[in-house]
Amino acid sequence: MHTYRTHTCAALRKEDAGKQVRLSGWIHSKRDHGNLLFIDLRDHYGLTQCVVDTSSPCFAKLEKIRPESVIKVDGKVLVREGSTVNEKLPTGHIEVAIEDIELLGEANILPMQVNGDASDLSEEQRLTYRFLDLRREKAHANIVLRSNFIRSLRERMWKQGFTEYQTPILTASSPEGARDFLVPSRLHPGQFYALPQAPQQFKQLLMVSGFDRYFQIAPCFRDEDSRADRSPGEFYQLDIEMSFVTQKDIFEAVEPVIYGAFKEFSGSREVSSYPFKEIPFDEAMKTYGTDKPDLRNPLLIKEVTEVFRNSDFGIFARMVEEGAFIRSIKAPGAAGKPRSWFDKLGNWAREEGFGGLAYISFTPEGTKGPIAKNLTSEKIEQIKKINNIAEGDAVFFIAGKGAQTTKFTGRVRTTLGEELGLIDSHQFIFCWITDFPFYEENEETKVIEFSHNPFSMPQGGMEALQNSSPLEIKAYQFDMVCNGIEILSGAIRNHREDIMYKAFEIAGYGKDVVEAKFGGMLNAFKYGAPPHGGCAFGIDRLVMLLAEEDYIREVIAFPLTQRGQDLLMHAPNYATEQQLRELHIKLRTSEKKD
RNA sequence: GGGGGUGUAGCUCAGUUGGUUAGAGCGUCUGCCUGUCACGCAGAAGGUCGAGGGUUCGAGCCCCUUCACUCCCGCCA
Repeated sequence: MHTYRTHTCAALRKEDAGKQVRLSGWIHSKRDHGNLLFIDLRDHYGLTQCVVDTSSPCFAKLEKIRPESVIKVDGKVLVREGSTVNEKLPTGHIEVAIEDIELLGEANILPMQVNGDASDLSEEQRLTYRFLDLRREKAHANIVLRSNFIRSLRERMWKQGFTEYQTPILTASSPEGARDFLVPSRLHPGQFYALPQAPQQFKQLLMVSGFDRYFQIAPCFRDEDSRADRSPGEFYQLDIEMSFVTQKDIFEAVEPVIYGAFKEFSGSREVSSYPFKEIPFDEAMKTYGTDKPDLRNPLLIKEVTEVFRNSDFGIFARMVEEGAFIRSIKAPGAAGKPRSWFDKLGNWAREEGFGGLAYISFTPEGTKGPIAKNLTSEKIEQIKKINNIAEGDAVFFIAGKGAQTTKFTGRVRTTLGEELGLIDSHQFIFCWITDFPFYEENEETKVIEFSHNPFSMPQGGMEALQNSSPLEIKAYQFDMVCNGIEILSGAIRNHREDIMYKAFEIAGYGKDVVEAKFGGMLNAFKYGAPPHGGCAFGIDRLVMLLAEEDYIREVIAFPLTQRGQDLLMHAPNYATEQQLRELHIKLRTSEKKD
């Protein structure tokens, strides 16, 4: 009977002592004592120490086999005694005495080390030899986590009554806003498919087709530049759509899924329970200075514009007269920080293009800081009260106008939270951001544009579009945020043809444009479309959060480089003359290879 | 499209003000070693300093061009 193994490399325990076993795996490490040779044999599941000495003919054979070669080992399980036990390994109480070995796959001299300290390998090296990189414990564990996490999401979606459907990969360009990947058509010269940026229109069409509670682990393609948390080209979404739902119904369907899945894989870390806090967009911008607030950070931004109006602190008083706002952030316990700490923060603010950071320290000797002496004690009391300040605290001020200042205030909040060690890395805190504005004004051109996607239903429907100022209209559009990272985006869709035309009209588009862009879906809306809505989680980012990785490549088995190349498979690559001919593509001579 | 960082041995890096023969750790190879578990000890091999050009008596180091990887802005839910 031929078999490669009786046990995996993580299976054997003390109770197996005396058994005749067969293991197969990679030689993780070799420790050659001259007349005694240990190897750690590794497979997907773990490590087992195997041992052989010069009394066996296997000794000489094994001595010649390089690390990371694949071998099959026959032997007997021995119990390790005393100091020979390795408590670090689950199999550390036994070892396998080698009686026979077979070389199954020889390894050349390695271009990169798999065992030992391999944490400082370059990206290029790791991606060129990704198959070696993925043998390393952390990389391997991340991919397994990803798989298990997706399984958990699927099971929880089924439990919530959802059904998984597939939608096309070869499709038409959709109006998501990103650049499409195009695939040339052989049968239709000059025409192209587009890879889906998201299954957006298809999932809405499924709802119009009478299905309900759709989900899909969906690949999405966007030809945009990458970031540390945004992979180039492709990524995966947990894509969801439901009929006859309100925004609240979607929240209630999705919260148990994400909470449960995080709870399952978060280990000792805490997960905030649902219902998650709902924060309207406007409030998020004021209180956190961002629409992606990290709620682990306890600091809150407080409006103090009125305190500085007509105050003796001339710079701020004048700015307020000119329409600026002043916002403050408490820095708990920061009064004891040295002057250099405050200077460092001030320099950072100046580097970022802001005038600096005004502050007041509340020390036992009284209030200190550049602006304290310019404020009456009455004003200082107001600031203390607004920010709930005690002795030993400090408070920072940010003054200015517009969205840029608001966003910078958010960054000051984050920086202070980090500087003061207020962010508990052992927590996952979720929240919803709701009521996004439907339109926004382009800062340069002053033109009214959709602020998110045009599929959303405006709050108030047709009536709001007809009677409200566009910039005041909110959308049934929402995000979910965890620890300062946007992990979901969703909306109640606009399923009414007439409201769609009106919404586009306000953004300056005629009927012809709407029909050209998504006539297919709009046509379907003419024959009985249910009210519907949905959302999509970014799966890669969720796994990043759980794996505590800063780079999205760490949770993708075969990621592209920052410039969108696959170093292993050499993609993209030149096509042959014949391929191009079949696709009716002519390259100029200068663009041909060679 | 723009800005920053990096590029030196197979890998990860050091290399002072421009000055003789460019170093270390790991890996590889050789020898020794029967209880290691990142085994240990001794020795050896291994370099177009990313590429091209320039300045200089002399360039890993300074200047220009270019390439690759990476981070950020733009872009992108």
